[in-house]
Amino acid sequence: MTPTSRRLAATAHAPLPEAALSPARRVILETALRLCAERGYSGTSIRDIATACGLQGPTLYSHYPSKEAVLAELLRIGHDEHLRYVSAAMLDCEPDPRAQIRAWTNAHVRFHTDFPMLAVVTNTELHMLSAEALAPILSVRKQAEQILRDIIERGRTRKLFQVIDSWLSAAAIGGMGLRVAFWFAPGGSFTAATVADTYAEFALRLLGAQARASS
Amino acid sequence: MTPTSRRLAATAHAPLPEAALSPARRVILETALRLCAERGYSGTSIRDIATACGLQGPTLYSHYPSKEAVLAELLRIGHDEHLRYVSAAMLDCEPDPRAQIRAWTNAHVRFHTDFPMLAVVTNTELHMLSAEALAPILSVRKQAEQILRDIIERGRTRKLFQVIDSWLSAAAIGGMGLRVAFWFAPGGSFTAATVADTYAEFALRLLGAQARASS
DNA sequence: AGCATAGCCTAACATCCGTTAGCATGACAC
DNA sequence: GTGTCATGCTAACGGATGTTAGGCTATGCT
Repeated sequence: MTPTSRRLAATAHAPLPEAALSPARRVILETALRLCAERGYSGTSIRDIATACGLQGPTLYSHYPSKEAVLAELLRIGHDEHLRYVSAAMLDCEPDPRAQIRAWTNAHVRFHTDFPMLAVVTNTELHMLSAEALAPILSVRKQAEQILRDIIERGRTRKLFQVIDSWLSAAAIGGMGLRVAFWFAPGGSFTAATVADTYAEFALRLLGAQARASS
Repeated sequence: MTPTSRRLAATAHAPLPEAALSPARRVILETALRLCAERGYSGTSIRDIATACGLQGPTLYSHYPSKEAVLAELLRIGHDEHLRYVSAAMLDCEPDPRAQIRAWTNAHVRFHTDFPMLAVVTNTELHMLSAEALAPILSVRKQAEQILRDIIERGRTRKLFQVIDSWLSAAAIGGMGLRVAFWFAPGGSFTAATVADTYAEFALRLLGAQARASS
């Protein structure tokens, strides 16, 4: 009855990015993240999370008002960090759309290799949130997507890319990066840098980039 | 508390492929599929499935021995159908690796557009199965992956592709197709054929295919 | 007519769920 | 020393969970 297989290859390593969190909340979030990544949100009970923290079940309610609030904060941190990765990559990048595609994809993939658990939960349990909790998170998600689409459009109008379809290209680049979180494990066959660089090259090829931008 | 958003864009349309199933089992499986696609396996109870079929909860046990057995049959059908799509595409395809990549990717994507619910559940709830139920399903999954990797290797050795990395290429092609099931909806901006053909072209570009195979 | 069988039902079990209420403890400010 | 507050605890609530047991009814074969 208990699932015996794991949903991710990665084990716990820096499961959460640095964020302004009380120590107690950080422990709770990291524990909830680990359990939800393995069993899913519905399959993880408040008592599971608490006892894995060395607490009694109801004690968790002195830190979070509800189970949903725990998930909401996890997903918020995940999306914020993803947007931070992507935005930071844009900031120290030449204005060449080819370099920007490389930077965006590299940051996107690096987020999924650096925080595989967070990425898996973020993309698997989003629909468990109520509409009010979901809205601000979806807005963050759309910002990161919009950056990618803007780059593609700039590259297309400058005839640097031979784009088949902007929307489908963005979906494909995003989707292939997303999946990395499920199989990547540090210490495995590939380093995070290798995966990120390779996927960045995939993205350029997929867009029909004419020549390599500065490596 | 109840999730308000949907995990897929698609609504029910031919949720299950034709398979040798008693009518009662078919109704149960299709209902379970629809509910699990929206709420997840853990979030769907045996009584939810039964009452949505017009039955009482325990009645379902005269058709399936356990809740896990329902999920296991769904995932088996999903993986079988995916492999059937891919295998059939290989059969009426020229031996040119470029045409084969096109055919494989087209079939892969078409599976995800034709059965989005099945694809989502298949890829989201796999880890809920016990090891015994999981093993035969994983073996089917690996067969489809192996076909893709074999094509890539053949194209590489014949210098038709400029492959950066075989394994990562296969992971990227598979991953971008996987994600289609989450956003595709019939009647939306794209037809299934357009998405499948575009992704097939993406796959060829990603592999560095030298020239277009027969379209 | 008699009987098997398939399909459905209700009742019930033990356990788990998210959550609330109310109390104990220990650190720290005045 | 006394009050305050954060942080933990146990007990308990109403309801949902997967599953089992046992019985009813209608169809169809002999």
